[in-house]
Amino acid sequence: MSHDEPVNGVPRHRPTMRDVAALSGVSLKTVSRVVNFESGVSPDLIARVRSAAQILDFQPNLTASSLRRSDGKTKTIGLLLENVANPFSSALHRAIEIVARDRGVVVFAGSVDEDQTRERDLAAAFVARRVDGLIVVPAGHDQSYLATERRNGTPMVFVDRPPTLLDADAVLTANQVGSRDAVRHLISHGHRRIACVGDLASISTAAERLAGYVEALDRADIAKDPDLIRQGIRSSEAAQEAVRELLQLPDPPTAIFASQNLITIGAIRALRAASRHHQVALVGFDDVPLVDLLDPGITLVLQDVVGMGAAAAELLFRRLDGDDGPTERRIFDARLVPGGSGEIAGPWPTTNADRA
Amino acid sequence: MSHDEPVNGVPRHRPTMRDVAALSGVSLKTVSRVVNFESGVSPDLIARVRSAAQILDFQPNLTASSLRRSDGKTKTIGLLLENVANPFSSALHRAIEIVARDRGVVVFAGSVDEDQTRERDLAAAFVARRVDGLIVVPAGHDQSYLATERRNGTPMVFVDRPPTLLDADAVLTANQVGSRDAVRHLISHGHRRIACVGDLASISTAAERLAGYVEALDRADIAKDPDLIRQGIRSSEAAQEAVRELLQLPDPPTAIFASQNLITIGAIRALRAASRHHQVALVGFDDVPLVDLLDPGITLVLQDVVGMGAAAAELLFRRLDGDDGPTERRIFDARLVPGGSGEIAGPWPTTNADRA
DNA sequence: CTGAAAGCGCTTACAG
DNA sequence: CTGAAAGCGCTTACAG
Repeated sequence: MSHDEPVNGVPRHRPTMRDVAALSGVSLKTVSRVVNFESGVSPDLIARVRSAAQILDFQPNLTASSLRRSDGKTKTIGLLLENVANPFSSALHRAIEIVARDRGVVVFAGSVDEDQTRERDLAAAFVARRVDGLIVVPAGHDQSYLATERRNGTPMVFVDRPPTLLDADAVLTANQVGSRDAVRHLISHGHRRIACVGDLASISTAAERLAGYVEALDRADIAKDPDLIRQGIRSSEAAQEAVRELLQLPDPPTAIFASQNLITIGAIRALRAASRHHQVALVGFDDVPLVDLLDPGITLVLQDVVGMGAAAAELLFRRLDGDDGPTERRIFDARLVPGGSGEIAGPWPTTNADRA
Repeated sequence: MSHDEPVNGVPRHRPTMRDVAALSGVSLKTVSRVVNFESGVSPDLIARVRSAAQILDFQPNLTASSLRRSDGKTKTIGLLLENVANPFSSALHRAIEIVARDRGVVVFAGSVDEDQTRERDLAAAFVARRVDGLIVVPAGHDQSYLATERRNGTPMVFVDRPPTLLDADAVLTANQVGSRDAVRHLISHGHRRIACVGDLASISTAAERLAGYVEALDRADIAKDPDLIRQGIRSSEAAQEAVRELLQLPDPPTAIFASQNLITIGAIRALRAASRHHQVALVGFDDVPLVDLLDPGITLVLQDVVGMGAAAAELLFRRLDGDDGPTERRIFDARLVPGGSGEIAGPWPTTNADRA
């Protein structure tokens, strides 16, 4: 008796529709009808098939069915994040999952780690498994490698950063406006020597936030001091060191704009180490957990991460439902939330409104 | 001319091996050999096939190949987390991803949200897509629904909480020992009225941590006061309220053991609201971000989340590689990291060592 | 209402 | 070294 020979009608491998058909004495097609809730099967046969399926604990093979099915859908999407473990990425993941779950769609997630090779490899791995769509926080500056896939009809939505050399939907934050508001807030509290500490200028969000900083200074007729602009900061440790150096300048800044959450954390540590956290103002872009428990609380510019994730998923599913209108770009506002650190007064005159 | 008719040899649908074969003038089987780097194909044919594949931008369909392939592997695993957005879950996800990536395996991740129906549904969704293995942080108290799948040969590893009514590998934290050490630490600093604030007793980790609290009190001959034991706390808000109430007792606790990170956060807020954060000692189980920036810093019992994730993934892949030894249970120590809040002295005599 | 045949995109098991 | 036939587990397109 071979390994696959049935024992008491129970096969010795994972049961298939063939096994259910054999046990219930109907054709394969009838089993398929019952499993897929197609109408027009007699109650008697439905009962026999269900009973056999239960006895065998039959679980339909979705990958086989989507291979043959005319729509070809796998009920699977792929999510390329910066790093699944960082709070921005995981909040995005969560928001997308909730929308996907309602549609019976399951999510592949992976980290790109700001590495364009990983981005390509991960996208290829998802495509090889025939995901129905992709949601991408891109790392590289060339998404043309996705052009064929897009022509093949796979919808894709970019989040946080727009695609480059590829026409596709995107859900973004108004980084420049948010940053301009943050710096204007500092100016209105009497600051003119304001430092800007940011990530690599090659990352579009970092570039836009720097532009917002510059715009606010320009509007207030404040000269830009290159000593106060520190870019290319890649970790909270690097940010801590950068702020330490800033504080030791002959004419140090009275306020700091930290253009990303890891940088904000480094800035907080540096200010505390120098015991300047009650003297030097700080506004950070992006959320940082538990800052309301710090003294002073930290003033932050918050992105609507959950809204962006939900919007990206809804846009993706709209495309999957057949919407082939022109490429969309949804921009979400970032909102300044005073916490204490951004309201520390500077040595220059303060203004009533943030509209300095 | 039909939609699928080739135009200049380029098909108007996603290219398949058939298309590559037609364009390069070889058989389907030869294309398969080249794509899979099988040996024994003449250099001439390899070149022709590669060239055709590139012209068409051919991307092999991994789901089709795994359907036919004798090992049936999809190079995909499923990860059931409590909530992809919480730091414990996402750190676990990250550690698992790193191991999986080295093996060309891609990860489905989903949130179970402490809901056993979601747990079953999500596991079924992964199984329907024929994942090679499952890593599960279970919510429910009956994993027998996975028994057939396990008999079908799908390896599965449980993390943080052991499986119930199912024999399977597990990677766990020594919750009781870690909690006992935490409470002993408080006792050694002069505390005897120590509150324990914890999650639902039905969650195994919460039950073990309560047991550790009880064990430490028993060993020190301290009577257990039911007023000081608050279980079933499900959010940081509930924890804040519970601690607020504890502080208003006629004979309030001088120290608090918070058995989970959300609870620790609630406890911090309640102590600050009552201005008792420099008087009442606090030790929390699980990591809480940025607590080193608080005043006082918070003493925590830390789990080795990254180690646990890596161990779970490695165990899973070992099983996938054919290891069918007996079920394993790996226990990771939790380690107490003093931060300040746990070293606030209580009114009773202090002891030299934690070995009170 | 039911089922036999063909085929989704690939690999297996052979034959030459 | 190369390829024609069969089949993975399903659905499609028919026929009865």
